Amino acid sequence: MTAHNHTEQIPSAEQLLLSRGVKPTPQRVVIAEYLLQTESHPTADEVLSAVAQALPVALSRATVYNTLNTLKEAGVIKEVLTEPGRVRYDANITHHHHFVDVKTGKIVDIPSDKVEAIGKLLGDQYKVHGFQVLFYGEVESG
Amino acid sequence: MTAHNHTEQIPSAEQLLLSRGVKPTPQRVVIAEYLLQTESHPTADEVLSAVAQALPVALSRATVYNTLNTLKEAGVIKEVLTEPGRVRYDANITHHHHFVDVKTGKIVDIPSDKVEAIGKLLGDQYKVHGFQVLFYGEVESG
DNA sequence: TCATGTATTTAGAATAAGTCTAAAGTAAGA
DNA sequence: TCTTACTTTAGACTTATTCTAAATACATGA
Repeated sequence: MTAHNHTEQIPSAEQLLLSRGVKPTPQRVVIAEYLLQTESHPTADEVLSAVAQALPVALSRATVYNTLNTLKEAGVIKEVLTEPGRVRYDANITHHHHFVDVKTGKIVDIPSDKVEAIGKLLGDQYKVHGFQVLFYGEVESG
Repeated sequence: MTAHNHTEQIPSAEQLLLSRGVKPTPQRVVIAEYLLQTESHPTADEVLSAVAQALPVALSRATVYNTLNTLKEAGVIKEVLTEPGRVRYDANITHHHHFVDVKTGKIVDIPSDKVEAIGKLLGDQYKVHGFQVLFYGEVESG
């Protein structure tokens, strides 16, 4: 599967993988391309069904999980935990937040600067039921 | 198992369940008591092993899950998602946030007012590697 | 007290997400 | 071409959770 640069603003998945030290195999490239182009925060299963038809050969479940873990470790994608029991993936690795629409289940990205003043309104477009800040870091013991 | 009010500041689990319309069976009371008294944000499995010895009879896994779901639906506890594949529970239902110590895996509560100015330091006690705001609500379609 | 109905608990089967394993495939270099 | 190292694969396995159907407990009315 050769690259056919259909859209200009999306960086080549191949380049991205190379720049992160990940060998751009066809499977990895197609999975990365899918994640870069979607805004749907898919699960591994959703990646599998979306990408399976784009590849000439069948794609195994194990490869999807292997690739997602490889891309995650290489910093190409991030995990998003919104619901119990499922992990979603996001190729937007800029510092941003997520807004879960409880009606539709859709997850949309919220740029970091939008929430600078937490507790204040996000804008008319969003009706916030609640939010949670999840910190990762270290506590000084003592 | 009769109540023996060993600590004053913790509200009686029995009262709490009754006030939320949950029938206070021995299993539910012991599970609620455990969650109210701990700060460890335990998983279902951790609840089971911690509580099993406190009950005169054996406690089944299904009852732990049933009870946790009942308590969650009644608003007595909340789910906390910090790692893929596991759900943790928190009986602190005030609006607060969580800080995951990546060294120890411990999750500590951060009161809401601490993070009013997101992006600024949480205080010397915490070394923040990153944080994520998780919103729940609705997007205006359009 | 006894029967009855309703809710709860239980053990274990079933499901779902993800990982592991061992074999087969692929590609590059000697 | 042969070797070596890595990747992909199918399917077995694990783990967390839910489901199911039977057993138990408990309250109420006769």
